[in-house]
Order: sequence, then C-alpha cells, then structure tokens
Amino acid sequence: MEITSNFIKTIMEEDLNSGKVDTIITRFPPEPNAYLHIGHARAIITNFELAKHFGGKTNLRFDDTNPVKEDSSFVEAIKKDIEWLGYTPAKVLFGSDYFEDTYELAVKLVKKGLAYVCDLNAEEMKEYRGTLTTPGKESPYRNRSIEDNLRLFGEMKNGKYKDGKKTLRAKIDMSSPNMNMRDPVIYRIIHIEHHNTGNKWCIYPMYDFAHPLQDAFEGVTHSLCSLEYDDHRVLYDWFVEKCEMEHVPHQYEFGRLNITNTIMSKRYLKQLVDENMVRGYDDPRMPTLAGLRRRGYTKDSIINFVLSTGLSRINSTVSNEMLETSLRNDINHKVKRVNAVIDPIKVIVTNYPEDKIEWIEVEYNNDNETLGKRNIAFGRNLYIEREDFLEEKPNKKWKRLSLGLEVRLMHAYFIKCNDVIYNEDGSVKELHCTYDELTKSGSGFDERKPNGNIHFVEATTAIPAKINLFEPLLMDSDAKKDLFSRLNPNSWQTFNGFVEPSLKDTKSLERFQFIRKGYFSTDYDSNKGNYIFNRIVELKSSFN
RNA sequence: UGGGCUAUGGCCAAGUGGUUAAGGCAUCGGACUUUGACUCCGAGAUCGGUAGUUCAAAUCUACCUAGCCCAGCCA
Repeated sequence: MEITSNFIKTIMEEDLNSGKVDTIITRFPPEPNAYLHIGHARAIITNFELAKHFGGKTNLRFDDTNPVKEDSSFVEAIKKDIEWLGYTPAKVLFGSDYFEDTYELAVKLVKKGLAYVCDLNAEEMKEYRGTLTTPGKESPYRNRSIEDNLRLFGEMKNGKYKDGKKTLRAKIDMSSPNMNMRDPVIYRIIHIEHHNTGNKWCIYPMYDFAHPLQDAFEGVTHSLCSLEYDDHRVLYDWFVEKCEMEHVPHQYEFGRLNITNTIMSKRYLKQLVDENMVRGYDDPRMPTLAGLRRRGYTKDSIINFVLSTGLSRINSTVSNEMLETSLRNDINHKVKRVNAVIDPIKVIVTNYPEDKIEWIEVEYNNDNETLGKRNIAFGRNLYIEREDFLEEKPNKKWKRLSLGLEVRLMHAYFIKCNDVIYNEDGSVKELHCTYDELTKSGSGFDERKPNGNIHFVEATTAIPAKINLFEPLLMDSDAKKDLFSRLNPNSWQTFNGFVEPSLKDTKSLERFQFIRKGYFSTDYDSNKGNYIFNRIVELKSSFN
C-alpha cells in the first residue's frame, strides 16, 4: 500500500521542490525502556515509508539519555520488531554516541553566556518556575560568571557533586508563557551505570537539549514526533540556533494512534507482565508488536492498517475492526482453508460402514489454486462443531443442523440427524445421523437443498489440537478501577479440538483459515506431540 | 484575555477558493455462494457555530463554542 496524502508528505514535497532540502532524512527514536506496541507502529511506518517514498533514508536512534530507565534488553527487542516489519535503518545509532559532542555544545552555550549552573534543588526549582498563569522567578544562580559556570560544569562532569545537587540550565526567559522556555534544565547529575557508556559519564543531557542536536548531527531533515512536543519546538529551534549547528533539522508533530479496546500505556503493559496477568510481552493478547506477531498478525497487515488510518494532527482512536479487517484482507487469498473443529461433538453416521474411510480430494483455497489440493477424510465417526447443532431449529434463518434436518458436510455428503444422545448433565453427547450416498460433493445432486453447509473432521484420522481463542484483556474500560477488577476472565480460552490431518507438518507461525471459524496461526510452542493454534481473528459474520 | 494545538458522515481521513465533498472501517439494503466468509451492486455528510470577504468558501477573515497538551533534574 502506498502512503496516502497527508500534511507531512505535503511538506516534504514542498521542501524538495523549493530546494530547501535535497533529500529526506528521518529517524525513529525509541527510548529503550519498553517493548514497542502497535501505537509505535505509526511512528515507525510513517518515518520509514515517507523516506522510502522520496528516496531518502531513515535512521534508528535509541534515545538513551536517561540511564535510570533504560536497558539493553529493550534495544534488542526493538531492533527485532523493526526488522520484523521489514525496515532496515540506514544507521543504527544511540543518543549516547553523541555524549562527547553534546557536552562540548553545552560548554559552548556556557561560553556564550546562554547556560548556567544552578544549585536550586528540585523543589526549589519547581517554585521558581512559576505556574501556567504566573511567570517564574529567576534563579539566584542565574548570573554566575562564565568562568564560574565553566568550572562548576566541569566539576559536575568530573563527579564532584551528588545526584540532584546541581544542574546546567539554559538561560532563556523565566516569564515565558511557554513553560519549556523557563530556563530548562539541559544537564543533570546521575551516578548510575549507563547500558552503553558504563560509568564514563555522571551527567546526562535532557531530551530537549539532546534531541535537536542529534537530529542535526545526523542531517535529519524532518524530525517527526507526537503532538505533545508541539510547544517544545521553539526550544528545539533555539538549541539548534544557539549551538550554531551546521545542519538545521525541523520538527513536525502528528497525532498518536489509538485503537478501541486497546490500552497501550507502558505502565499498563508493564503491570500486566510484572503481575503475571499475561504470559509475557509476547502474549498473543498483548498489543505489543511481539504479541501481535505471536498471535499471527502479518507485518503487512500492520503496515496496511497503519497506512489506512492516515495521518493528521489529531490523536485518533480507530476501531479495532480496522486492524482485523487488514489481517483478513492480507491473508484471505494467501492461506490454506482447512477444517478444524474447535468444540467437538461426536457424530455417528449409522448407515456408513464401520471400517471404511473415504478420502476426498479438495482444493486448499478455491480462490487460489496455486495452494494445491489435499485429501480430507469421511467415515462413520465424525466431529462437528457443538454450536452447529440445536435440537430444534430456532428460527427460519438457522442454517445448521437440527433433529430431523439435513445439512451438507462441506466437500462430502448430506447428513440427516435422527437421534440425539445426551450426557447425564443434559449436554449433547453424540448425534446419530444418516448420510445419503447420492449427495456426494461434486456429483451435481440437486434434488434437495440442505438446510445449510457445515464443516467437520473425520474422528479417527483427525489430529487433536489445543486451540486458543482470545478476547480483549479488559472488559471494563473504566480506567479509574484497578486493573484486576477490569480483567476479562475469558480473554484466553483453550479448547481441545481436532484439525484435519493435512496440518500434520505445520510449523510455527503458519497461518490458516479454519473454515467458518476464523484465521489461525500455529503457536511458537506447537509441535508434533502437542499441536497449538491461536486464533488471530474471527471471520467477519453477519450472523448474530 | 497564561501559552500552544485541533474541529469534514458512527470511527479514521482526502480536500490548500470554482465538477453532484475522495477513500477505508463500521452500518443498512440487495445479488451471488458447498465458508451466515469472499466477491459484487446500492444507500448516507454541506464540512463545530455565527458573522463577514468573494460572482464563487470545507477551503480566506473575525468572533464564539468544544476538546486535547504544557508547571519531571521523564521522553
């Protein structure tokens, strides 16, 4: 899918046409402190697709300026996710690669009288900052001499001071209506080992200072970020200008992508994992890219989904059905359509020979003959879906099996239900049916119309399998309630079902349509002794 | 009168003064169907409000209203 028209694409076109830039360079700058989720996909896809569209480049740059939160385990996970999406960064970089240059530029600001060392503690600084409606006060340390500032900043760097004792601040305007301009901190002291630079540094630049400089170092032309950075842009430009950067990058903001029934905050996802409410970041119910991947979503379905939502300066919330539709559209014609019975009831075809098994050759996918054919079995003992039988036809629209009615078993014969055998608890144990030899699929029989068409598997040849069906993790969207009480107890349901024998050699992440039941993917843990399938999405249905 | 941003059908979103305001998702009709799937037809908005500018405005101006963001030594 081609990236559709949006305001950033338009800006890039104009910049290219006017000669303001001669190539497009973007970057995706995740902080390595969490797993990527479907919301991040918009940023990744937008940056890479836009650059690709204009023949430009995209860097992956880990924004690791805060060692307190960051971890190299996330670096690997993020790389893997981006690779999975099919994108190859022009360069893989770290904010920490630039610590030396960033420090030099901070010194430059000090020398220009545009930055100073401040001794205010966090609480005092908050007081001095003022509020949204009242201007702040200037720090008493604001007018230290350049010499003092240089010496003090050097001492900060050399570890003379404990965490929080001093900061380096930009000298801008304490009465600005934009809080970001009220002498923002640009360096703070943190004595913690950094995942990349170890203990080399004990001062770390703040995002607002580091980010524009990194963009400038890399020649980024269009630095894309989310809406909340809008009023940081003036600061961004201030640093680029005052540091006299050769290359001048520009920041553009776009809205975040949210999905109904999907919560994507880092805090929430972490809590789910830490408190074992899910089975890890790659739990198939998680909105993480790792989770979606395990669930069976294809990378193309995710890319097409994101592109189909467009891009604007609005934080949008699109329907989860759009994501599901994207998956269906992607694989409908690509995957085999096979028979699987998820919640089986036994059917005995009483007029079929005891020991006979009949094999019927059937296309894997009527809409894609390149997928080939396989044989499906028919015999005296079958399984059908429990929900495909009701003793009494409930209404005229019922297109399944009922007592006394006839349905076609797809690709095989009509069967008619003559008897229902119940368990002691009243549930259906088995159905006794008869088949009509004349109605064999492909025979052209058309003397009677069946009540419907249902799928089945032959009991003695079918492969037992664990089949996982998923629902949203949360059933209550009220964010004020605690997570536990909002949890959907049915978010993961496992059935002991049966799949047709052609799935014998399936490998993890192979995808299928289980006829009438949805799209499924073979789980990572599936093997020949223990087949496991995950439902990615249901088939669209106008029933119910 | 703190500052900034946004406002097109149920949800996204094209549209940048001049055809009956693209498209997707959802919805509702109908056709087809050995998946209640797929596919195919068909149906729906006058563009947050008001007042202006103009021969002509969703597109320009003013005012109003509503929503979102900002007071981390987080990003």
